[in-house]
Amino acid sequence: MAVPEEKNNLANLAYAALKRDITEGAFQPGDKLLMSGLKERYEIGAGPMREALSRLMAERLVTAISQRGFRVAAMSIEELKDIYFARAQLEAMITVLAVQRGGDEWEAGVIATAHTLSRVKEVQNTDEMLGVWDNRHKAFHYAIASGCGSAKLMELRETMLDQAERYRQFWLREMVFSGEALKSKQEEHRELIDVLMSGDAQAARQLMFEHMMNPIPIITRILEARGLA
Amino acid sequence: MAVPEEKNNLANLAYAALKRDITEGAFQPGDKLLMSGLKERYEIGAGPMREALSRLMAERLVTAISQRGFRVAAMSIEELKDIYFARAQLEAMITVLAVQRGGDEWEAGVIATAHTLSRVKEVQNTDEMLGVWDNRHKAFHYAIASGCGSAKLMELRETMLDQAERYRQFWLREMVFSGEALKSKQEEHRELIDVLMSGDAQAARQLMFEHMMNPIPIITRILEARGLA
DNA sequence: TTTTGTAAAAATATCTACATTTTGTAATTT
DNA sequence: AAATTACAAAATGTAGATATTTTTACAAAA
Repeated sequence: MAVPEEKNNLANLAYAALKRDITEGAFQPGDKLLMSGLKERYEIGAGPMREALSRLMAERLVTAISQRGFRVAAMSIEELKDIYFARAQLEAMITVLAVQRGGDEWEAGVIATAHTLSRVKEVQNTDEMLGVWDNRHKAFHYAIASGCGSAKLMELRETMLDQAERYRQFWLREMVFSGEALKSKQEEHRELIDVLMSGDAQAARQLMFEHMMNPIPIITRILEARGLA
Repeated sequence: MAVPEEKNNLANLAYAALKRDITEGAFQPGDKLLMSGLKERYEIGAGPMREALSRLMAERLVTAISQRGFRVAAMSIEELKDIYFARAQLEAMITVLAVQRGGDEWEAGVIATAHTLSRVKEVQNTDEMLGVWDNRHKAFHYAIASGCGSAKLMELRETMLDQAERYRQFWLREMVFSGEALKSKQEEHRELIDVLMSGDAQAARQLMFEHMMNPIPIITRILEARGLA
């Protein structure tokens, strides 16, 4: 899923840690990322730290202005809509390919990950369950997409997933806290599987697109409540 | 088209210079990028140089193994096919959106850039003409795609363009050296415009997909001749 | 008083030079 | 030949020097 040869060197570690801190909200959108603060937080020199920031810049999670340092990339409702739309289009396109090209083992993978997802225990320790559900949900969609047979398309998909991640976090909490919303998602997933197995690529395309667009209103509401208009 | 706030600092300059050197073939695929050599070539310290390399790594033009330095990303026929396929799918998808959403000024932009492209003077100074033709060709396709109305999709498109660039260079030379191939391309472009203006999104999709896939056999032949199988 | 301008000071970003760690190579031993 | 060791080359990291931007303090003008 991720790049494999990422061994340990300070720049890589800082990259991973900062990426997590940004997507999980430890740093807020627009926050200035002071070199001095980062050095202390990640116990690292300025050189490797800059490397990490450079990579996150290429991934659009961090912005930079020359001689004026780095910031956490801003979030906005406009960007939310654009990212989700682009992602939905991409995922729908990939889904068509997967239906057309996916063989028996693809089908098996989809069914298997769907099953695993459906078996996430109903609310106990909310935060832990949230993590488990999210991982399995991602695995399910990954299994579907992987049928497209294109490593580059899978990379593009990963790119968009990364960029959506901060917005997705909001949706995720909403989802898991509301048993009803979760039930509704599960229903969507069932329908999705039916269409995928039916082999009707265009129907699958349409349904996947809608599935991916659904979270937008929910997240918009949350962002508005937080004044991130 | 590119990121605007890229002012001058050594890392940015080295990034741009190395990127150009890689896409234009001054460094060959698989070449080891020795720190000492790079420092000398770009007159820069190791720190900023690593920053540039980090960013190119995120863009897949450079690969790295921890503690063992950097290399120019390899090229292969397999990757060529994957990149061109993914690009064609993406561009076809974007074209559908552009036809559906593009307004009068989009149409005007397409017509205008097509006209400019058609007026490139027939072979004189080959190398200069090559550059002019390429720029105008890119502008033409950019004009088409821009009708999709999604900044993120345009970004993904740019990503794929960057990754295809080294392969595209081969095709470009072949194209411009052969007046016949160039004529054929011009004919394709005319057809493309007709379909775009007709508003038939699905037909446009199909034609754009084929247009984007066409170079694959040509480039494959060149790569095979160079033993990059 | 408020605004505007200016210069010094502080904070910050950026770069280089050198130190450290790791890897690659080749000679030497088993 | 295989393993080991010693040495050279290269990558990585840190600390401090340099350059740039931001803030502050203060004064002049409105």
